[in-house]
Amino acid sequence: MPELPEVEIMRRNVDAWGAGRHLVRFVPKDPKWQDLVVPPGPIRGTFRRGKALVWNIGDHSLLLHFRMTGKIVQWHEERRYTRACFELSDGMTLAFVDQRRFADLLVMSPVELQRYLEGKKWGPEPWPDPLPPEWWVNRFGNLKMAVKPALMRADCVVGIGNILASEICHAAGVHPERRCSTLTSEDWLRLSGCVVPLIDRVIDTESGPEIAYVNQGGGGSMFSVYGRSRKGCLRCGVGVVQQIRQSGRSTYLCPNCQK
DNA sequence: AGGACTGTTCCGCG
DNA sequence: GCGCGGAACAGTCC
Repeated sequence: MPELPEVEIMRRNVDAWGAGRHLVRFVPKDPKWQDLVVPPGPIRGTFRRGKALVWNIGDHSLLLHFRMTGKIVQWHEERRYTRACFELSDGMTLAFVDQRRFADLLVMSPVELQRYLEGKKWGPEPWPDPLPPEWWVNRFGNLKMAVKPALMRADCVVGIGNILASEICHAAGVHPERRCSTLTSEDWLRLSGCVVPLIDRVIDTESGPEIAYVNQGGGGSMFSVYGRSRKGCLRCGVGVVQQIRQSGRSTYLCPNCQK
């Protein structure tokens, strides 16, 4: 489910919930993680790399990747799809919830984690500091593939998933099927300029103790094109939002303002 | 019943 | 070797 903004929200939540506490006990709830050992220890903090959340506890680094349906929430009562629980001091318990059981939870030493992340060959972070227009031109300008699926390539830039990729093309007025190499420097200028404000807005709107799925109505209304098939374009007020398919994923666009 | 789904990796093809 | 598409992972929901 989560893209960069949602992972960042969960990072802030985990940071706040864990502050001043220590992990008392890790409790697997799913056979997938039955044998996973997370040693107890003082909670040291978090950072995010792309869509991955790193949680440092004691001498270990936990890497959480939520894939399609994972999320971490405060435990209040038993709920479906809980795959593991983190029991913290002072009666705080966090639940790792994941409907489709795609998510990853890895325990490593900080050195192993560093090696793991380097091995990923991921591109730079597009947020909070904007990547300059020239960077986008250099990284994408020679690719023959369509711009929307290109934006989702973690080896180019991290954190952008299927929703943000449609939203970015829309905000920049760029047709998602345009080949990267056909975009002008003005296109890249608009594109680079809309990324940080867009991510800021998603974080502001969605911040809270639990991130919500678009199709559950939570946060869904905040997007300008994603999921708005056959509705009027909120950008130009003229076009009707169209849904197409690109490399197996849904893309939404306004044929009037995205050329 | 069939298809879709906010991710990532791997495989095979040209 | 690269660029690209499709499959696979898994489980539900519409």
